[in-house]
Amino acid sequence: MYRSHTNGELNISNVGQEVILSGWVQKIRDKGFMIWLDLRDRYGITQLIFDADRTDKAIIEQAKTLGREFVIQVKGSVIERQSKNDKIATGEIEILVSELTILNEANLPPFTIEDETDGGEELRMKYRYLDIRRNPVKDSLIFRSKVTQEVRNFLSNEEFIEVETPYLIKSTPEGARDFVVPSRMNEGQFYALPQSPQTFKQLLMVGGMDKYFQIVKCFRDEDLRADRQPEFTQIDCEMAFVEQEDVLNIFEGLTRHLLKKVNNVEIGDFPRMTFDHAMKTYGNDKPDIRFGMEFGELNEVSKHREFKIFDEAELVVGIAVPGGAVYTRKEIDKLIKWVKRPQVGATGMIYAKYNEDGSFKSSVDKFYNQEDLAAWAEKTGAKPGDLICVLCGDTNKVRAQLSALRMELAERLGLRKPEEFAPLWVIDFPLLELDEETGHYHAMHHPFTSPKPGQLELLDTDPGAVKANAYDLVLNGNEIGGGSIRIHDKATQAIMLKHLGFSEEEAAAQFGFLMDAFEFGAPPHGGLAFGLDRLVAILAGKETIRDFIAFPKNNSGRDVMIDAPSELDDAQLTELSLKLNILEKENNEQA
RNA sequence: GGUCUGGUAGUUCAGCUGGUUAGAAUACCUGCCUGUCACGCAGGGGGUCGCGGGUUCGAGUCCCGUCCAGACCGCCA
Repeated sequence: MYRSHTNGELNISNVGQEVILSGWVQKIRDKGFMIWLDLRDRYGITQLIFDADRTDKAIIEQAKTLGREFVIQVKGSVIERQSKNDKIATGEIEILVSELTILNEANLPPFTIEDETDGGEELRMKYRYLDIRRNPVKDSLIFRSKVTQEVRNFLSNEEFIEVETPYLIKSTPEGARDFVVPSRMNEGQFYALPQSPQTFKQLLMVGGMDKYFQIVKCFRDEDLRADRQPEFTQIDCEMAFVEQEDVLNIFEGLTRHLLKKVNNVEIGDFPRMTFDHAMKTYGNDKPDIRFGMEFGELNEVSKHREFKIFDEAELVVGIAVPGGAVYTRKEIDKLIKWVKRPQVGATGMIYAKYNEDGSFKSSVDKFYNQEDLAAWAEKTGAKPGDLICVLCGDTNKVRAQLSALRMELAERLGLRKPEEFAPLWVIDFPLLELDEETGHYHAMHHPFTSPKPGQLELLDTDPGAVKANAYDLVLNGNEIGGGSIRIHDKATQAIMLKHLGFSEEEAAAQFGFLMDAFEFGAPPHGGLAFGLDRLVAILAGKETIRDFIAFPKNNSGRDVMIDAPSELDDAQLTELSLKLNILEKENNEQA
């Protein structure tokens, strides 16, 4: 037997008991006359004591050879401490050691295994197994486990069936880049790893599964971010015989269940906001509504005052920064510099201070009198003491820019409180999105999303105006889930694919299996998928998802611990009928 | 593909306008310490300043290139 108890459970009531404990050496405090040793495992820390008066001399000598992160087993008796520690659960007792076994020695760890580690990101990833011993990472993984447990509880209770779908599937040209896997048995052919189980879950609906879910890995070969990994986990769901309203209700219920069970937060009905309203009011399709600072469009009250920049702009729009009237010239200049960074891309920023005494002072006083500026305040909801920041330009661009400014200012003002939760549904997304580079429309959600009833005809005349039965669940400014009511008849699917630029042959080759299935009695269906990694991080009040993934990839998509990806040897390549042409590619680029 | 920031002791970092032998904290090692728990005290070891080139009497410091890491933009149906 390696242990009779864990290192987190013994307390004053166990005094007098003989126990066996195992764990890692966290810290040794050698006081000469006495040695204390913190023994750690997943459950906590228990203090061991080696005392010159009470402990065998040989065991003390043995204890002096121990180092950090050695794995040891001890036998001893639980005694009450003379000086207690109220910071830990086991702080009233300690173990007087009578037997010590070194189960495994350990090299000195390259960073400290403590809550506040001295290790940098790269080092922690290289020795991720040591990083996982630290409370913040360990607790994050436990937290994630609790969330998935509650997801299964809720969905099972709603009679969803968990079905696994394949990872080796077919590459499709739409959407994100696929990760591909060469097939040895089918020379020259490749599988793709799924970007999502989308078509399979629809086929499960045709198969009559009625309510399906899966906690499933998805893969996208795109550049990473702090909140984006090439392999990530979705809670993927689909239901048959449902309308949008049914889907929203079920998954609003799931989200509410998680907030209750995991965060002990009760949330009422989630607000619903159309895509158009979100863009107009927040410049963004995933608004953070924990705070106000809503957009005020100023075209009506800013044009035709001889101020050329505004007159020429498609949209003039501003926000009120609470308490911003006291900003110094220097601080405002810094803000202007911030919006002019290439990542934001504004050409400049106009501002107006709404002073406590009710007067206005703006950077464009030459063109706008106090009355004009009062109208700005009215449109942006500014109160005395606020600063009105105004951007102008092309509607889509300026909305994105002001949205970035709004989020940045809210962050600085501490308005994005991690312990507050403000979920909402964004609905009525456009079906298609114009790709400005190619001039072609592509599916905003995916090609299987159904247009709103009666809008199919609009596809020919004004494709950008067609709205979809598509919805996103947004939490604290993050898209945590998205879905749609799907197309379930072949004719509509064919029209969709045609408008996305597929020829009939291409459509048949890529999605023939799905359209065939639609001809064998496909029920109306729809669903949604949550991004689990991000959801878990947000519920835990954190920004970065990496701590909630046991073995994440770095910025360049590498696993620095196992050193992947890596090259294949020639034998493997030959077996796969592959030949690398990296050199040719380099030469082509030079030419 | 692009923008920005960084790379100096095991680790986290400082090192100014170029100028003696590159520092601090922490970790580590040795000794001391009769209740520690961020223990304390004394001492000690520890460096290819990412790599390559250039400027200079002299480069951690300036310039060019390159690699690596991080954040963001593009991208992510």
